[in-house]
Amino acid sequence: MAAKRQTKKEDLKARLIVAGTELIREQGLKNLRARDIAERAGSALGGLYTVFDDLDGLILHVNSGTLKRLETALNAAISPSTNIEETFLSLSLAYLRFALAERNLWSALFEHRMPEGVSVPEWHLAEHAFLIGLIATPLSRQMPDASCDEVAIRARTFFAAIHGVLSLSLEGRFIGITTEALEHEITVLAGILARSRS
Amino acid sequence: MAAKRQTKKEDLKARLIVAGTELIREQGLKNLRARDIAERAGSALGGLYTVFDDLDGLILHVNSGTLKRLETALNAAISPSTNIEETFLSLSLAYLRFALAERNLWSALFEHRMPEGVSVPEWHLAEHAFLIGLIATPLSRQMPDASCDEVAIRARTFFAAIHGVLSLSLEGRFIGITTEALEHEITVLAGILARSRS
DNA sequence: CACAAAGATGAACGATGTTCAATATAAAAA
DNA sequence: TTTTTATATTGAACATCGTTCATCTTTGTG
Repeated sequence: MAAKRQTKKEDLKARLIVAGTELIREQGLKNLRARDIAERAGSALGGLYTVFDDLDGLILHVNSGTLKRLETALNAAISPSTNIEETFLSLSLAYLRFALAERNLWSALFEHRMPEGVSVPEWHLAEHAFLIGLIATPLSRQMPDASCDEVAIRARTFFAAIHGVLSLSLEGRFIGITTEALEHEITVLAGILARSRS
Repeated sequence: MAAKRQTKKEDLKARLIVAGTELIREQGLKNLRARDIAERAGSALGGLYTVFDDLDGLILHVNSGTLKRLETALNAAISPSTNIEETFLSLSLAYLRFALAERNLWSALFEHRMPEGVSVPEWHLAEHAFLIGLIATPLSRQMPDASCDEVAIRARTFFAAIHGVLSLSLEGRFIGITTEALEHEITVLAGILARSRS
């Protein structure tokens, strides 16, 4: 039973991530406390630091899980053979629904900042790629003369546009609008982008 | 000389805001410390709390100043009689230049969150209105059948779209792109939005 | 069972935002 | 001017946070 220690450590890691996820979901990233996480995970305070370098490390893993669930949600929203406008609309509305349903976890994806000088690790940056891919696939049919990189950059731009609308709304800055109005604006913007010829 | 106390308090307030602005500019909102602000403003730590309720109050005033400078920069970028596409493009690029030149202060505008349950005060929400107005004016000519509210909401959507592209880039999340590519994407998106018919 | 190695623990540390009794200063009164 | 009162300024003290590490427990081995 030489693997027991390894197993226990992985159990602890999993429990810590679950606890962190629940706490962010319930109270938001800003109210996340190391002591609360440890308590909910049933470990001592120090246990957290035997698994992760610091709180940021745990938050990255929580965000990683959130991204995976977002990927599942978005993949379920599209059917491969429909046209671009339909696809953009479905993706945008699925993104809206996910953000509304998991507000705090979704916010944590973008609110979290690494400490001064430290940059987001490569493995976590790569996890965002599917978002670009989801948009790039239908978009490439609309940009037949563009290179792969150009399509990827444009896909990123389109995602950022939709994301910006959602983000600014849910942040509660500016004048708030109703969910119906937000859904309408997202629909309109998705249409504009899908029909656009740069 | 019954006004001397009032004057001194206003002096202190101004010095604190200047100190906060400089510190955010140099080190970012995340590294802002009450002790550093007080020291740079030449007051005791407690002095900060005789002027503002808490650090959030000071940050709101710093953001207020940043918004005023942004307003000046954007107003200088547009000439009233040019067409919509030209106006959107000028505004977008001026916004890009402002964000690049004042990265940390610009980030603070959107990174800052009020504590649990407290919402941004009305006077500060109202300060964002000019951004909507700047876009709504040319946009209303393109949406002749729409109500004022509808135009304002659409203006907000268009601003959010451009802002999202900038935001996602400067956050360093996703794959980073060069400043030239960013400028190009902003240009393309501004054109798409200006020519859009919903 | 005894012993070594690794893991878990939580008191302690330094840093932070905020408060408030004590002090210093300005305004008013004598 | 001198005294008295009201206000403003101060910074030590407090509560809370992330993080560390000496200590204790548990696990694996001969």
